[in-house]
Amino acid sequence: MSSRMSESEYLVMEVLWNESPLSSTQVCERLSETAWNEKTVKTFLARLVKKEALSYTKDGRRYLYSPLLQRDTFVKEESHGFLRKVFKGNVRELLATFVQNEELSVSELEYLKKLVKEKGEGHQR
Amino acid sequence: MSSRMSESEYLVMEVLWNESPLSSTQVCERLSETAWNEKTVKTFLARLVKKEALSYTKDGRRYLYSPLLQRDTFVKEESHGFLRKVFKGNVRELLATFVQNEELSVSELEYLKKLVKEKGEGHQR
DNA sequence: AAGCTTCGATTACAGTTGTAGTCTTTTAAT
DNA sequence: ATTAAAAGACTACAACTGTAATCGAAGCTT
Repeated sequence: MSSRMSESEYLVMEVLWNESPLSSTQVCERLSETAWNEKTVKTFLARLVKKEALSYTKDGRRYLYSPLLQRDTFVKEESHGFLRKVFKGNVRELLATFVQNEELSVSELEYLKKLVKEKGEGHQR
Repeated sequence: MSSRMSESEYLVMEVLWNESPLSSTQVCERLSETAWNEKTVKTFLARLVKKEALSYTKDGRRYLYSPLLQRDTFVKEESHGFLRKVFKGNVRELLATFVQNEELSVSELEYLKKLVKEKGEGHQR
């Protein structure tokens, strides 16, 4: 992505991360809950292409869109940016916030324990 | 906050979360690294007041600004929003992403273990 | 007291975002 | 062949953002 992605553009990306390539009409269908006009969706698609987050191929007289920016990449960058912005890069505080505010379930705690263990082993000896 | 806070506005809030009340001039000083013009900073202060993120009191012919929106509240809301947006509310995936991408140090892992334990005890029996 | 300086208030103006509408071209249908 | 429908291209326009400049009042200087 050259420039930043807006909230609405992100929703469009989500559709295409789930399923691609899709025509603009198909993207509209997947976004029916938003009640966006077809033209609106088209605008977002065009902006995403311009921002190099999407690519397209011609299929007859319409376009089929696919992500250029992968979800993994986006999530990683977003997460890192969030960490730096809100927690000044302090992972510890970030984790504490989520552990404390998001009511982790027992299974999530178990999972975290396992994660920590694996990571810890790799790191410590 | 009625409406959303922009990136720049957030930087201004950070200053006042660290130290308040401050006059606009003092806020400018704390923001010297940004090289923003004093007028620019004043604009952000005014917008933050309008958005009800800051309040002020008169001090002679100038204003002293203080946060109305507390950092804790903001961090909590931001974090929750981030979780929902990027991870669809799945804390487990969020934690995995941070544990895997952010190179946790041993001390951070220890801390997490402790957190999990405390949380776990409170939760499980 | 007259002017300079300093505040806050108001205004400016381009770029981004949300949310479409219109124009042009290509088909598909009659 | 003419026309209507449909796809993409281009245009629109207000709100929000980044980034100030100008205006008017109040106080400091000389």
